[in-house]
Amino acid sequence: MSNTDRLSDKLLNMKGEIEAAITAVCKDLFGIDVHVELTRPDEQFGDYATNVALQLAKQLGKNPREVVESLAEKVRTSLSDKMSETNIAGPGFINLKLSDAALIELSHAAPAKSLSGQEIVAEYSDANPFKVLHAGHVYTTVVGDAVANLLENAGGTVHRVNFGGDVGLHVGKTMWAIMQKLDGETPEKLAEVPEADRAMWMAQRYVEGERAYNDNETAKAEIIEANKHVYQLHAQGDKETPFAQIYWTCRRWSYEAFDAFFARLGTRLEKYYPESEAAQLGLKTVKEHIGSVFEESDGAVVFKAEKYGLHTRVFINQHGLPTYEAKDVGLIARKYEDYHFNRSIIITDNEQKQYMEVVLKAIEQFWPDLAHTTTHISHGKLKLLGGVKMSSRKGNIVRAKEVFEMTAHELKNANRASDDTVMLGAVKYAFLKTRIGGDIIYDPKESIALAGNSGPYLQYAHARARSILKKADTARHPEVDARSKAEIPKQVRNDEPFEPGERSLLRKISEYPEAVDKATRELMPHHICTYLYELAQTFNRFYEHNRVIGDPRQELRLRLVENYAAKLKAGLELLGIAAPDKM
RNA sequence: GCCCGCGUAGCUCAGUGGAUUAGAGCAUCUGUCUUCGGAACAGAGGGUCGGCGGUUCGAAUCCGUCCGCGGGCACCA
Repeated sequence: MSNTDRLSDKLLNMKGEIEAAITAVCKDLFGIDVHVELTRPDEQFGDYATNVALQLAKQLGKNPREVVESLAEKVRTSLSDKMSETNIAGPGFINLKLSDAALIELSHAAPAKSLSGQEIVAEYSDANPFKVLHAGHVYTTVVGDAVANLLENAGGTVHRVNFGGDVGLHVGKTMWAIMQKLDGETPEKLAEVPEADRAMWMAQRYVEGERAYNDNETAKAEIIEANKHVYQLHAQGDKETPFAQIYWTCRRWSYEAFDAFFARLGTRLEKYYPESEAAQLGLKTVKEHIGSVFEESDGAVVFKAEKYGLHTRVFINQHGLPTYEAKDVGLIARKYEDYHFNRSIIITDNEQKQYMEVVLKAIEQFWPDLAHTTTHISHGKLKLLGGVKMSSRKGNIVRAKEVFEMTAHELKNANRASDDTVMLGAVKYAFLKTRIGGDIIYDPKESIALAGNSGPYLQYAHARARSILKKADTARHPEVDARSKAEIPKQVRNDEPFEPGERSLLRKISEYPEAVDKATRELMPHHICTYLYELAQTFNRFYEHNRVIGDPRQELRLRLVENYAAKLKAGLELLGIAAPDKM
C-alpha cells in the first residue's frame, strides 16, 4: 500500500469515525444500539446532521426534545476535536459543523476501496453479430462502462465482457437473405461489398430476412433450416464449405465493426463471448437437469417458475436447439471458469428483466453460488426527443453512428469544435445524468449546451480552472514552461481560517468521496453527475465573488482551485468522459 | 387477464421517511458587471409531487386502491 493510499484510508474514515462516536454516545447514555447515518443538510444548518435523537425518542417512549438535549451535550464533548459547532434544531436533529482543520482533512479524502481483492465480471453492450449497432447499444455501453469504472475505482478487478448472438434465429434470417442476395452459396461474391458498406449491407439483409420470415412460409422453413445449419457448422468445426465461408466472413465483419465502435467510445472490452461458445455447455447443463429442474413439454424443455411467482420459459426448443435461456446458463459457467468471479454484473434493457429473473432462478437450483453473486441491472430505452421509435427488426432504427453524427452536427451548428472529445462528452453525460432504470430521452441540442447541466459544460469548467492555475504559474515563472514548474502546495494548511465563500467551496469539494461511494454502493453513476454539476455551480459562485489571482489570499485560493479541478477531472473520468486542460 | 416498472414546474430531470420556502437545468421575465476564459453571478414567476384512502410525531418517499403510460407473460434475443 502506498503512502497516498494509507493517507486516503485514514481520511476517508472521518465520516465513519463521527458516526461511530455518536453511536457510542447513544449506547453510553441510553444503552441502545442505533444505526447512525450522517446526512448532508443544507449548508446553513451545518456540514453533517443526524436524526438519531428522533429514533431514540421513539424507542424510549420519551419526548424527542428531552433526548436530544442530553445527547447533543455529550456529542459536543465527544467530537470537540473535529467540530466547531454542535447544534440542536427542528424536532430533534443535531447539526454538526466541522472545524476548518477537519474540513481540510476531509477535502483530501479518497473514495473507499470497498471492493479490493474482488474479481468482478461486468457484461454489457451485448452487441449481436449479423445485426446493426444501433443507438441503444451506445446507451447500454456507456452505462455499462460507467458502472464498471465505479467497481474498478473501488478496488475491484473488473473484467468487461460482451455476449453476442453469433447463432440463433436472427443469424438464420440474415444468412438466408445473404444467400438470396448472392444467388446461392457463393462466398466469392462477398468481395464485391465495399468495406465501408459492410455493416449496413448486413443490416439490410437482416431486415429482408425478418420480413421474409413473417410473410412467406417457404422462406420461413428455409430460414429455420439455415439456423440449424449454423449450429451444425459450429458443432462440426466447419470452416470450409461455401456456407461456412460466408458465415465466418460475415461474423468477422461484425466483430471488426464492434472493434471500431468500442474503440471510438473508449470502451476496453476484455472478451466477446459468442453465443456459439455458450450454447453447447448450456444445452448439456440443461439436459443434465431435466426431471429435477427442467421438464419436457410439447417437445421443448422448459423451466416452470410459477411456484416462485415467475413464469415458464423455454430453454431448449422443439428442434433441440438451445434458446437464449440455455445459452445464458452456459455463459454464466464460462464466466466462472474464466474468472472465478466473486461478483457478476449483467447490464441489459428492461425488457430482459423478468426473463433474467427466471433464468437466474433456474440456475439457482443447481449452481446457487453463481446465481447469488450475479446482479442484473436493467435500464430503459433510449428515445430521441420527439419520440422516434426504434426497432432493428423493421429497419427504422437510429444507428449508433447516427447518434454521433447528430451530436457532431449540433456542435457544428453552434460553430464549435466537433471532435470526439467534446462530442462523446456530450453524449455520455446526457446518457448518465439520469437514474438508471427509466427510459431516457436524448436531446442532442441540450447535450452540447454550454449553459446548463451538460458534459461540455463540465469539461469547460475544468479547462477554465486549469487555465487559472496555468496563468498563476506563468505569472510566477514567466520564462519557463508553466507545466514543469507548478508550485502550488497541494495541501491547505490546517491553521488557515476560511472566508465564507472559500469554505462553501471546500465543503462541496469534501463531498466528493461520499458522492462516489454512494454511486458505487447503488451502482448508480448519475449521483456523480449530480454532484459534479453542483460542484461546478458552487465554484462559479465562489469565483464570481472572490478574486483569485492578485488577491492577498491567492495561494490559498489557488489550492482550492487545484483541488476543485482534480475532483472534476476524477469524476468525469469515472463517467468515461475526458477532461482536457484546454478546449 | 396476470406479473414488473414508471407517473414531481411548460420541457428534461434530481430528491425515495424527516426540518422554515419540494430542488436543478432549459424556456420566460428582471437586475449586476468596461470580465481572473461572462460559456458568469443575483433574483422573479411557474408545482393539489397522477387521484383517493391509510400507517406515522413526520409521507413526493411506506401500505391499499383506482387512473394513465411502458415492458414482460413457451419455443426471438
